[in-house]
Amino acid sequence: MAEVAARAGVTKQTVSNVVAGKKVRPETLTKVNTAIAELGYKPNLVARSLRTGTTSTVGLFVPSVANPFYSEVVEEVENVLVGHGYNLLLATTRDDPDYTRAHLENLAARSVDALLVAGDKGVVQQVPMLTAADFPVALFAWEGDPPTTLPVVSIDYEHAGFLAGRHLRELGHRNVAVIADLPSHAPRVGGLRRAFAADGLAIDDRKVFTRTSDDAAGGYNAACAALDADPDLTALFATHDVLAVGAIEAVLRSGRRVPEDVSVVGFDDIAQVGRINPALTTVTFPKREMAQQAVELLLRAVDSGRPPTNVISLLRPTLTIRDSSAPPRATA
Amino acid sequence: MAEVAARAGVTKQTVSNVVAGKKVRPETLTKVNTAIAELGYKPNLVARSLRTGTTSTVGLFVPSVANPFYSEVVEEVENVLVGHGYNLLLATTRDDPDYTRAHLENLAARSVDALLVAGDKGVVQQVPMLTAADFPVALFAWEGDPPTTLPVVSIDYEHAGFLAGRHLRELGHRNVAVIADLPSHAPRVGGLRRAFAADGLAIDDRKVFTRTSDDAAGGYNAACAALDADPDLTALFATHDVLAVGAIEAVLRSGRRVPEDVSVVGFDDIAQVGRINPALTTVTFPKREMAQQAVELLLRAVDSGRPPTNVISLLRPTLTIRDSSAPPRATA
DNA sequence: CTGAAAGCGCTAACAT
DNA sequence: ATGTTAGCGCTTTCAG
Repeated sequence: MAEVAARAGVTKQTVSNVVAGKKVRPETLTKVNTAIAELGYKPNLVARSLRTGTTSTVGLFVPSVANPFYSEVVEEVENVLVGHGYNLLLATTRDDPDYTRAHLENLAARSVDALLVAGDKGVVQQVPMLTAADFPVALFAWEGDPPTTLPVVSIDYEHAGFLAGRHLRELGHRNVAVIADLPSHAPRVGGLRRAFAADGLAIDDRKVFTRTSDDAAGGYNAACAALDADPDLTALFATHDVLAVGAIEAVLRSGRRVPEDVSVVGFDDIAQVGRINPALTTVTFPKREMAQQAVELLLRAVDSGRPPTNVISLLRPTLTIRDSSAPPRATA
Repeated sequence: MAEVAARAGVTKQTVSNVVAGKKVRPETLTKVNTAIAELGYKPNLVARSLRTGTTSTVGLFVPSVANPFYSEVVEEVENVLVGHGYNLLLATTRDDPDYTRAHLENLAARSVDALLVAGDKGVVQQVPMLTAADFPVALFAWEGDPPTTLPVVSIDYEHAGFLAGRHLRELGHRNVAVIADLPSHAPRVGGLRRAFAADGLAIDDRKVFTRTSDDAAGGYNAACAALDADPDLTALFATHDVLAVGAIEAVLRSGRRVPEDVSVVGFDDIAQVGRINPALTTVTFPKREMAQQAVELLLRAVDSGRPPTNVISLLRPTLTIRDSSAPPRATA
């Protein structure tokens, strides 16, 4: 920068003004600009960050990118960020509190301008640290009890689970099992239970199977266990679509048909799931709009220099009925 | 830091040494550490970066995170990076050269320590700039002709396409159509053609259908077009699995069975694709190992301060045969 | 509108 | 093993 200044016959300050786009006399502007071009000068953003205390970088925490639900979120967050001239620093929590803590401290020291935390897994324990952070923080797709000190953009997971349950009830199912990522997805299961309870039907704890791993294999295994435990069940609810994919496979491999013998309902409406065979009935919610909303909330706080407005923004989930759910087969 | 130094009765330098874990007399160590704890001191990484010229951050370019292939890559890259104490700055190229260029300059100015570029889409035009970068750069899953100046970790895409073609030939298919993301996936198609050409069979350009969009819907539409154009075809090759998912749907909706009437072969072996119905036959390659290799190549270069060893590392693709491919139905 | 001086928080180099 | 000095590249005062 000093070189540019010397070459253009001005001071560093004037160069800085040019780069920042401030008012500069047209003739000095061209002088400086040619000097910049000739020297191939690129401003050093690190130095600027040190001086201004801002980094134009936003951190995003997700439990995992491999789950298509979160990859869509990541994509949308990046979209919005670049639209505002920000960069994305991505960190995975893997449901591991210690790991998350380390990452969190790292980000704080690196002074991201803001932080979006998606999914409470492994992060709940670190909430005090988040509250104490000296940059805006928002919570996204937060299923547990959110802390009252931080803004949240999420859905009513209990109600979403209820929608799935009501659908199954309306179809006439009485004997269902649940494949769940517990404890994090407890609200979804709770909602399902409430729908059944409304008709005086209880879903026993023994009908709730915790997935062994958080992928389709985990769903497959849990569904096998569920079918073994009760060969007469007529529906399966998986607390997220990846598990549901495995559950469908398990049902088909057992020689049963979906949905004629067993209905399967998922949760999240991830990308490919409407195009598999059979197309999955699942709980849908506007994740991309939610991501936009959350990022913009954060960015407004950054720009204004004030803490983010402390809202709980709950978008509405809906049920997308496709081919994997139908009335139960006639029973004796 | 000055405060800590004052409180501990030492200089900033000694504090710096403590933080860096250098040799310090035990008694000063404890003095400094208590001062750090009492004041809640956190080192400012931005300042350190300005001084040292390193950021402990690696940039990753991917065409899109929504495609499960790339989300797996992102996940693995992040895994390896954190293992080495690095952060991940993620950027999406969306196949848009201008957008990519802007992002690239941004990253350069922000001085990432290294850059991994996955997929050539929209990036090829920017290769000169990559070569000129003053930090290590490596190319990943690069399908086009890679520049000779940069290290590449990839597979032989032409050979991979050949594997798919040979499989179809061995099953006895003669009349196939291709659903392709062109022009980027041309080598895969070329390999398929070579396998058929070995038996004197040509795959006409009219049998190659370019996907309208890069998701399952695009595969669905292209497969419908292919079936309309030639209702007698017995196999479909999709140049990536997401398209293949749509293609299967199209075949099934047309009233045909997979694989009895039409075989479908994909490419990438993304996560859920082995568990859908029918399980997809596809070209597999060790993406995670490749990602590890690429990142470690980069990190070695960073640590040694020398440019990365300029290798072309081509891992071996294999064919994973599942349920979506079978011999063609008997023809008259 | 432009110039001069100061300093963001840290670490490299030397001196002690 | 610790203290001293200097400076990374930029922007924010404050003068001119």
